[in-house]
Order: sequence, then structure tokens, then C-alpha cells
Amino acid sequence: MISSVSFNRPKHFDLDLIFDCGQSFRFVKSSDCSYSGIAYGKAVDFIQEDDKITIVGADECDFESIWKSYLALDIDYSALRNEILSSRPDDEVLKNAMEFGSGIRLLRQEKWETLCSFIISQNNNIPRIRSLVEAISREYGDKAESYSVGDFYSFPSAEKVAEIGIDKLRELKVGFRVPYIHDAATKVASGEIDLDAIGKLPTDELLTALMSIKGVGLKVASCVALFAYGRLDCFPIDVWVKRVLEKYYPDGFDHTALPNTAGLVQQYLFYYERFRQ
DNA sequence: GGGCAGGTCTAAG
DNA sequence: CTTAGACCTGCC
Repeated sequence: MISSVSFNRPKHFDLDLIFDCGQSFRFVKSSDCSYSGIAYGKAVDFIQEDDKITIVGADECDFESIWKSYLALDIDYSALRNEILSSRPDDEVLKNAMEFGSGIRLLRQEKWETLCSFIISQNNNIPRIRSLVEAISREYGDKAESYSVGDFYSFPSAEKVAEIGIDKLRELKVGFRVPYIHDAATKVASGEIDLDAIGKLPTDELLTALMSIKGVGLKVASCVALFAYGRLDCFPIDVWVKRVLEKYYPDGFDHTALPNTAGLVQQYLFYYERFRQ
């Protein structure tokens, strides 16, 4: 008996945008247009209809303890969007980007996996990032109970990654990022960095803590803070955002004036520049 | 074959 | 303090 949970689809909630806007690498669209993948050790299938979302493979307990938070169902996106519009009433570019990315929602993903995923993302492309995260999980993660065909493996813990060592990491073709991942694993496994504890720090200190890991600069740290810690004041600047800022905001774009929404604005601008046409 | 991809490190001015 | 190069790997 497969359990499932449904809830009313919020106004700004579109699986295609949520899983295609580059924040997550573990969910893939099936032929039936649902999204299958794994998070927090649970393999699930998200199904979208006009008025409701169904999570196949989840029960009420998981919904309360995992998926509500993962999907950021506690966040009022209409309110966030209104706040953005009132902060930048004359910004037509942003208005278009918000329309284009209307269904985007920032997930709250697993901290350790997000950290590794974005270390891997540097100087890399999205299909390869996906396949590397998948390969590491398949090789060293735990197989999740699955409701359907296909295997889903959790991303291995920091302890596990520290234990397997750099030679085994190299075999996975992670390339020059091997020492970075190893350093992250060592620091997290030893307790030198406590990923949960640093979640209590103000954002600038959280970023500093993350950047003490070799191979983690401001961009990767900002992505982790935004996609795993839900820090909406973070504004990761990658090549695409840099490009869109130079193109439309030659006089500069002060994201610090958007303390509650900067990260969402970043996603709208990124998605607009990256996926339009 | 050379260029490129959700960056960062290092060495050099 | 700012800035080129280099960097694994795979796909074009």
C-alpha cells in the first residue's frame, strides 16, 4: 500500500520551475510529468494538478516533519512578491522576470548535500552536476525505500565521505573539486563545522563559516545559505546573474535594500536570463 | 582539437 | 587589493 499526501496548490507554486530553476539536482521529470527524486532520505514523486499537489510515497508524518519545510509551505509567496514590487515599483525588468518565474519557490534542502552539490557546481554544467551528485549517492549513499520502479539513493553523510577518502572520490571523476569535498567532509565530520549550529548565526557569520571550507567562496556559500538555510537575504552572483545585472542595471543593483527578498529576486533574474527562449 | 560550463585558489602586480 | 591563469571532465 503506497501512501500519499495531497495539499492545495499555492498560488505561486509550479513544479517545473521549482525543479528546473537550478536550485536542486536530485529530481527528474518522468514521462507522466511528475517529478521523482529523493530528499531527507525519502524517495517521493511530486504530482501537480491545477488545484492540488500530491506527494506519492509520503505519509502525514513525513509531510509535517519534512515536506512542509522542504517546499517552504510556511512562506507566503504572494506577500514576498508584493514586497518586491513595492520595493522596486519602477523596475520593469524585474516585473517581467517575476511574471516569467511566477511559480518559483525556494526549497529548504539538506545542508550537507547542498554544500557538496554547489562545490561540485563550480566551473561545471548542470547535466554533469546532476550526474556527479547521482554517482556519489549511488556509490556511497543508502538506498531508500521506493514505492515504484527505479532506485533512489541518499547523498552519503559527511562521515561517510570523509571515510572513503580522496582516492575513491577521484574515481568518481569529480576532478579538481576532490580536495574541496574532502576538506568539507573532514571539517563537518570532525565537528569543526556544525552545519546545524551555524544555522543559528546571522547571515554574514554563516557565510564566513561556510567559506572556511576550501573551495567554498562567496557564491557557493550564498547558494547554500539560500537553498538549504532559507536565507532570503542572500544574493548569489554567478555568471548569469552578473550578465543580467550588467545588461539591465548598469548603474548597479543594491540587493542589500531587499533584506527579506533578495534571494528570491536573484532566482527570478537568474531564471529569466538563463531560460528565456 | 579548442572552447566552454551556476567558481575558487594561487601567484603575481 | 585587484586580476590573470589554471583547473578535472565531458560534451559540443
